[in-house]
Amino acid sequence: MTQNAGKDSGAQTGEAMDLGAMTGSLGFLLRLSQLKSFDTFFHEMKGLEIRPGEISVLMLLDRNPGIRQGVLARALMIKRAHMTKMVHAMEGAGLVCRTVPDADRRSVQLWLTDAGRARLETVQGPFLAFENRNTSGLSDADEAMLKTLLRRYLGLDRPNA
Amino acid sequence: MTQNAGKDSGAQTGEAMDLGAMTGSLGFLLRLSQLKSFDTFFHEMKGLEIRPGEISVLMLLDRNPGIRQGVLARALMIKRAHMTKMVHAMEGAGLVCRTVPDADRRSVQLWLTDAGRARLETVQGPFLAFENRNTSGLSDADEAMLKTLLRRYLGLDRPNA
DNA sequence: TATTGTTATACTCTATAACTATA
DNA sequence: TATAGTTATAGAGTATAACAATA
Repeated sequence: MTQNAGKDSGAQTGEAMDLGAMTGSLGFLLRLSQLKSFDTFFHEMKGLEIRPGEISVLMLLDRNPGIRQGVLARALMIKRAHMTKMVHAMEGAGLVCRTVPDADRRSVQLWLTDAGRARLETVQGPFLAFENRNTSGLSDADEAMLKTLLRRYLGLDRPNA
Repeated sequence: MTQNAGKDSGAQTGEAMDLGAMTGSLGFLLRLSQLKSFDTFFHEMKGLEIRPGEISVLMLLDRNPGIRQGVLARALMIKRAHMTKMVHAMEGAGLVCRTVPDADRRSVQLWLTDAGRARLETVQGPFLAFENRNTSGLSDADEAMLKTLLRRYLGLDRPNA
């Protein structure tokens, strides 16, 4: 429709915006925070051609060689169907290989290839440096507290995962 | 490839998983936390057929009648091109209307229609009730602290937005 | 019967660039 | 020249369900 407004009643044309009750919504705050952190990631890791998902898979497979595909999917909270595509893409890129264990021949175990480990080498240093740089704009104490609370929210506090 | 593994070297077939350095990554924690919070949202708001994005637009337009489309897009950290599609969809559903102000005829102002306000009425109560229910599993103090730190991270602390 | 991974489909979200109309 | 919004296109991500192999 896009009608033309002769009057200009109640309109605020500036940049300011009243977020109202949304500033009290944990989901809303997490959504915006995640978008901001990914923006920062892409800005700081620019040139390495790496995505957050790929780097976490590389680091997790390095730490957990032979992990089953479904366990990895659950840990990253992504669907099995999507994990299949992700893993196949990384296998196509020569970064991971897949084996079927005799113990349960339905499942698939994942391992880094030499190329996968080399890729991790290339990427892990800059990533950990970026993480240590504290690009959040928070004080060190606030950032540490924020991470602690997020781990607690996720149930990663205890020695489980 | 999917080779068969005769041996079973180093493999852990259980559920446990070592997240290693990823538990120190703010982006990783925010990503998982956001996924978890959306899962909770869909579980708690099931039956209302509402999505997080739609509810925030409804509430923001209610608070900021006549806001310009681009300002809303920036506040929600989504691209203008995507905002166009979102707004057109909501206009097609009769929830919002768009006007072109004389002051700047390039821009578009957004308003809730009566149907949009009715939709908000239907949805806002359950949503605010859900928000007040504290479904995070954190203590009230921890949840409040978490929200405070996220607002600080987003720069929503100060009386700006 | 239940589970693991796969395939197929569709829909949402995102990224990019070219385009228009206005400023 | 720059900006606001639009359009078109392509690529990720996601949800769902049906399926085969295995448990």
